[in-house]
Amino acid sequence: MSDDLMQTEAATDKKDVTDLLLHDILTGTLPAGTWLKQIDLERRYDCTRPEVRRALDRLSQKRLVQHNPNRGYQVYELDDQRTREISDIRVILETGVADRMIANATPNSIRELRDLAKNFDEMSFRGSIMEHYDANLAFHRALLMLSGNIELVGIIAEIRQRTASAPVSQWRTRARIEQSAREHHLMVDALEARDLKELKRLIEIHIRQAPVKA
Amino acid sequence: MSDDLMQTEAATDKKDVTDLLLHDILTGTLPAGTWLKQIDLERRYDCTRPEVRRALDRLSQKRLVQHNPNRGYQVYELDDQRTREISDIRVILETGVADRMIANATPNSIRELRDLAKNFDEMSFRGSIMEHYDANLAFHRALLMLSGNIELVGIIAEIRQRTASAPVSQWRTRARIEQSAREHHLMVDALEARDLKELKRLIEIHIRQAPVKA
DNA sequence: GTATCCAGAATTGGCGCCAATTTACGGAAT
DNA sequence: ATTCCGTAAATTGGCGCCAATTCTGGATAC
Repeated sequence: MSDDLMQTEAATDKKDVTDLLLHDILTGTLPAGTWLKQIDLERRYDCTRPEVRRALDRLSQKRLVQHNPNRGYQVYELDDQRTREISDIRVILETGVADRMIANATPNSIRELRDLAKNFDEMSFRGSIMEHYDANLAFHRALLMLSGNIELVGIIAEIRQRTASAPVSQWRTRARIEQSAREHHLMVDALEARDLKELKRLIEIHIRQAPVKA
Repeated sequence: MSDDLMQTEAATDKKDVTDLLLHDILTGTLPAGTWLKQIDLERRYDCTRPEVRRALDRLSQKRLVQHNPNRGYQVYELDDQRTREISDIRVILETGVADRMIANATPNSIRELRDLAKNFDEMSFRGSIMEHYDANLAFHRALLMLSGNIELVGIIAEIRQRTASAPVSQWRTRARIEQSAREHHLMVDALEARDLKELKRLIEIHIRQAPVKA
């Protein structure tokens, strides 16, 4: 039996508390600044005290929650400065491997990316916030996989989580979602056409969520 | 009383177990593959069981130790593939901000970097492995700080830890250390001369630990 | 002689208790 | 009326116990 299946199976029964808490932070159910009282989390996720504390410790290591000794944990709120910095890092990394993505792109992988982009489109109509998030993640994961650098995929996923809380709420606007969906398709187009410059441009625009020009 | 002073004060008395364990992994005192039995760590660092388990959990989150459920933790050993991937990421990131480093470099910061480079030189003669490591870290931290991206400094420090276990042992060769020391000075030279291309070239060479040409 | 199986020892990992610290509340003094 | 202080409630966080699982060693069967 594969690990993935095992996890999925366990997930239907009772998921890991860390993931549940992460989920609620990412979806904005627990907004930035919220105090995470251990007793509340214990009840909310129907788990024990040590489980709560482990989850809080892990997420504070990942800089998703802030730890105030003897006072408690609260959902980290990042300022514009940090948000911009993280976006810069993502732009450098993702445009930095754009050439490899083009080099490794096969007709098969391009078809797969189109499917994932379409899947994101559909989620725009009927799908929860988290399904959006997941569909978006799946697309970008597949795209980055083309770089051939597995570590990079993980690191960017990690980095993305640090800013996720803010953008996810921004996603609520339909216009922004549809814009993202269009950009996904444009990126696949550029990839297929092996247009490095255009691909880089699109990646940067997409990350910064800047309006597309031309 | 400042937090820094508090920490230093506490450190002389009894440092955080996570840092101690991290230290021993990074210096190679605990080689890759070593089984980290909780009872041993408990005695080694003169601490309690929960402290050990917290440290192991944190370091397994950082991918420095591998967790085998119900069997134990062992020091992660990474294959050449992953090592190369991580180096690639560092090259992309650090060369990607080279232009900003040049743009933000002031006579003051260049002088500071020279001091740090010289400090590393001295550590080559008389200094423990960890002092080398710290001096190297200090130099690179200061260099990266010039990018103006605080997040980047943190992320690269994090990424570097993932490969640290292997290179640190490689450092034992004096030739390699002296080579690194020379490269540090060359990087400062390139920075001062505002030679972007040369700076990028040096950064890549330094990260990949490839022999310097010309 | 070798393989298998079972029992004892050792190790991991979940859980709850209690002390230390902080916060909230109410009363008294100015 | 407001501020200060002391006490009580609430919250965090350290620590040890014990069950579940795995590993080890020896005895038995083939």
